[in-house]
Amino acid sequence: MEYTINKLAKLAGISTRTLRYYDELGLLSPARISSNGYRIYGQKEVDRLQQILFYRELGVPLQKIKNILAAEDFDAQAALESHLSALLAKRKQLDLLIANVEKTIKAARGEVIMSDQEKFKGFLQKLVDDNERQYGKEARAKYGDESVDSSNAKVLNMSKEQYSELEKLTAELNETLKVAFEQGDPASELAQKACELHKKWLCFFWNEYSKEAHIGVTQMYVDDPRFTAYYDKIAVGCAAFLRDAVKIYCK
Amino acid sequence: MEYTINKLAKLAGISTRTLRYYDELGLLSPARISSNGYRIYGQKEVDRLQQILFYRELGVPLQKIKNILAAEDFDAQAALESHLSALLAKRKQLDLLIANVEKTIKAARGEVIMSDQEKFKGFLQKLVDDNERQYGKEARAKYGDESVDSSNAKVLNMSKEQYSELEKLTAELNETLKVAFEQGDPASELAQKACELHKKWLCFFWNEYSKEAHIGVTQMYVDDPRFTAYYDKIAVGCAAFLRDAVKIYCK
DNA sequence: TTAAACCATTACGTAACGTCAATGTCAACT
DNA sequence: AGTTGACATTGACGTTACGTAATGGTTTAA
Repeated sequence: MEYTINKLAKLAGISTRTLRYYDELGLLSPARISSNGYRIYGQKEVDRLQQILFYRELGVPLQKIKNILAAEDFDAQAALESHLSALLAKRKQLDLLIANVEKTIKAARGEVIMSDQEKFKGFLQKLVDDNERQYGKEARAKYGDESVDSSNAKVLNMSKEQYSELEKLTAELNETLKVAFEQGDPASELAQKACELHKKWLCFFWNEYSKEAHIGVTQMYVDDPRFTAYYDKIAVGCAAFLRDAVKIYCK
Repeated sequence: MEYTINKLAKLAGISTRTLRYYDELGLLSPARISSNGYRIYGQKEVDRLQQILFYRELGVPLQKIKNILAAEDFDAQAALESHLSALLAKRKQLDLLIANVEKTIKAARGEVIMSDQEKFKGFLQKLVDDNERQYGKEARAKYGDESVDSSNAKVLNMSKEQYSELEKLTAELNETLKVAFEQGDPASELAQKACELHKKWLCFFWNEYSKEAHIGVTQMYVDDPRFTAYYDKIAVGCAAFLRDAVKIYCK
């Protein structure tokens, strides 16, 4: 079957400008030019255009598509398989976003509470996306640590970057708190700095910070044995020390 | 919680450039500017950004997003519901595309044969409804993608207030048209008033009105059995009558 | 205190087309 | 035979939504 530019455009649901542009780029040249100068596309071009649109749908730049299709070791069959898995991944992400909207609706009704982090779940994040695609399975096999990290980050609904920032902050908080505790004065400058770090740390999980809540949560550290155990691992009595320091900090 | 530009960008998975650009457009201004000139974003801005990204995900131009959010009768709840249905539609389309790839793989193996038409299934941003898909496609081909797409977006984001006004207008249009039709003269004052009401009615869906488009759409009422049926329910021959009246109205 | 990390503005660059404008070609009516 | 209207061509400039310096002030960590 042969197609003029308009026929092909309508078939594929794109504009004639797009086809001329693809010709200009050398991405999709017509099979031949008829005597009157019209572009005539054939079967091969139809199939190539389909390939191009698959890639375009996945956000691959046209120049890159050109390179991919031009590569001598290009395997159409393998490409299709990879399209398939990419599209399935895209659907997964879309499901995330749908869940996000559903939850946002509930949150607006006051039925649930949403963290700021959650609010941006499901939007395509370029960095994560790129990393995943570039390294894929190989990186995962190589770096065991990172896979643990990213799974943690997933639980907390954070990006890897955010998670590592949290880890850094946690370490700093613990260190500061330890030294301040050894000095023994909840009003000391260092203890107050620990409070500030703790506030920052809390803000990773909270949308709205308030002094009352800050005091409340540190009191809970003392009352709830699970939290007490965590903070007392730094030093016995540390949970109570933090509570006292925060009381001063929030005064 | 307050965020600097970098914090918010990381939270939302976008670039700081994007946030500055949105500020420049007046689409998302910071809550305040700190003494050192830094942009500071608050809770309200976080939520607004989420809204913006929902729209952006659906391909709505930033200027349009701005208008939508600025509309005094903007209904956040209704907008979320419309996001949801739009995303579900997108997932349906994605499923189509996935089916396309799967079939293409089979076709490459020689297991099935694919028509050229089938090869481009799933790429178009078609309407969800099966019935509407066919007519939507026709309208697209005839009157351009933009007017159809934007009319959909407009319908989806209509507030209850707007909707009831539309209903009222529809009733008035139908009544006027009916009486004018019974009088039989497309040039009559009443028929011309019907045209004006019809124009008003169209402007509920169109961003830009033109005489050509007005004539075009009434011609479509005659050509398209679905629309003909609708207008002929008022009175047989009514679709053609409206077209004739509009031709005079736009002259 | 000195580097690193962030912030600002200004301004030019870009991808993937959209949108004229000017002109040529072709099939179909009148 | 002439006109109309749909469709084709090649420029060439416009647009959207940012990316990417360049240049310089500010805050934080070592």
